[in-house]
Amino acid sequence: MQAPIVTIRALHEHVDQEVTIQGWCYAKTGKGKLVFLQVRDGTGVCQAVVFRGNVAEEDFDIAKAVTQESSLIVRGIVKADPRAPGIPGGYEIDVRGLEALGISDPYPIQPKEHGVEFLMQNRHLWLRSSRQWAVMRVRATIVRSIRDWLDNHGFLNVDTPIITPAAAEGTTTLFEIDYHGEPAYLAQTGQLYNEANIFAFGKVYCFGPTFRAEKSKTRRHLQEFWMVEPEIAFCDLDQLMEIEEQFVSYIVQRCLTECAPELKVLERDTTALQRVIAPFPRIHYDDAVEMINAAAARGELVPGYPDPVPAIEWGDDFGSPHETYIAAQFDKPVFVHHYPTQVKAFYMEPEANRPEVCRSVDLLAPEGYGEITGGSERMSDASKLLAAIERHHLPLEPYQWYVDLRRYGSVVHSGFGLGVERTVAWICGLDHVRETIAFPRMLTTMRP
RNA sequence: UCCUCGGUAGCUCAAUCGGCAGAGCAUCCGGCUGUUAACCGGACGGUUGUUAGUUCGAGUCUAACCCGAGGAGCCA
Repeated sequence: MQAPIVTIRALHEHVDQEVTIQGWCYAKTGKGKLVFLQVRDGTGVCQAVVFRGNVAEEDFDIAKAVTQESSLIVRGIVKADPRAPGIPGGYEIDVRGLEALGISDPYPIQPKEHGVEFLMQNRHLWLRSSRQWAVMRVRATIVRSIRDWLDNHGFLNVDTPIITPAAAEGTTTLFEIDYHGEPAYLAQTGQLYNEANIFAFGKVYCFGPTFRAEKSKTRRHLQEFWMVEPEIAFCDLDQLMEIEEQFVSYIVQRCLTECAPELKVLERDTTALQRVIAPFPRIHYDDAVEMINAAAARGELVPGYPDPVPAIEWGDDFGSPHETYIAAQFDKPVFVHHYPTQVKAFYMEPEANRPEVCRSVDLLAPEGYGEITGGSERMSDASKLLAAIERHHLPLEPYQWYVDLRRYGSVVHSGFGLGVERTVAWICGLDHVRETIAFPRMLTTMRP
């Protein structure tokens, strides 16, 4: 085995050269003196053709003995052939030598349909399948794009604590832990700490896992998920929306250019993604309510569901059917801004001449993927913030430091959070977030 | 927490009115020089989620429970 070791992703650079591939047998089929091995190496999948006349007799015996998922070292000549299957495909290996490192036991996951329960129980093996491989590579690209855009636009990465002493937003259920005898909670947001950090660094972001012990069992929820939360000093609601649309457009466009083979494996309709370019449409909550109620009056169905759009009363938060309906009226992500103050968190800035709505904004992804960002202009006046804390019946002591931020050079500031898993599901065109993270933590399942 | 649906071979599924537990794939053996989830022949493979009940007889009917899926609420 002297030929240079190359990756399957780079095979096109080695046509007619002898190379070595290190990987695993993804699938096998044979026809007498021919054995076709689908070999995957983490960067892609290519076909290796073993012809009895081209290899030593013992190597041909190895090819016949190889089982699905056996680990292999394959040496051979790269051939360009447009019919060759694989990822990205188009090239195959005319094998000259073959070594099997570990013959796999019978492999439970076959290249065919399987049930969700079985696949989730075998998540540690399912990750090897091409669709899961593609999703995880797109996820990594999204994460890289997030960091690159923020790092290149003056944001400083300042991560926030995961162990926290109290709820940031009273409503959501938290995971409680024992902090040396004192109750503590796993963070569901880093936002309040972000607000401290902007006064030191101007523009910051935190990026890490967050935890929600909600009894939610839907295709959009995980108990542990990743969120990036940028926070910006001297930034109002309009400026926030401009940042969000630039940020999200960049992420989507970069996936299109860097993950073409992966999106092809996923059979994603990329024309829908190509339209995701700033600016995004913006609608006021008032107008969204009118759109929803007009649709409800017509008896219009929620796209993708057999049920009609339910009517909504001004002042109520949107349910999933409302979000899905609004998002479906646009072919780009759409901002819905100025939600009622009463349904949003205490720290959001009320509109100056209309305090029943606040300077908040959610970004709804098209194609039924729902809310992918939520953000707002934060309350910047100390006395107004104290009143809001009181109105929400929150204890003052844990928030004293948060109020302090408004006492020492307060500025208009805004921020948002973007859920990584929902973004991955949207860009990959998946129908469930459980496939967007290697080992999802769900309401009733945390193994493996 | 609530509503709906489901659980049969390693996997995907079938089994008529309550009447002998079946097929394809995987695995193993044999055959084939272009397969794309190959094909052909053979072999192996079962406490029908659990417990109790009805019945001459239960995969099938009843009850409770367990597990899974989808949805609602809540949320990113």
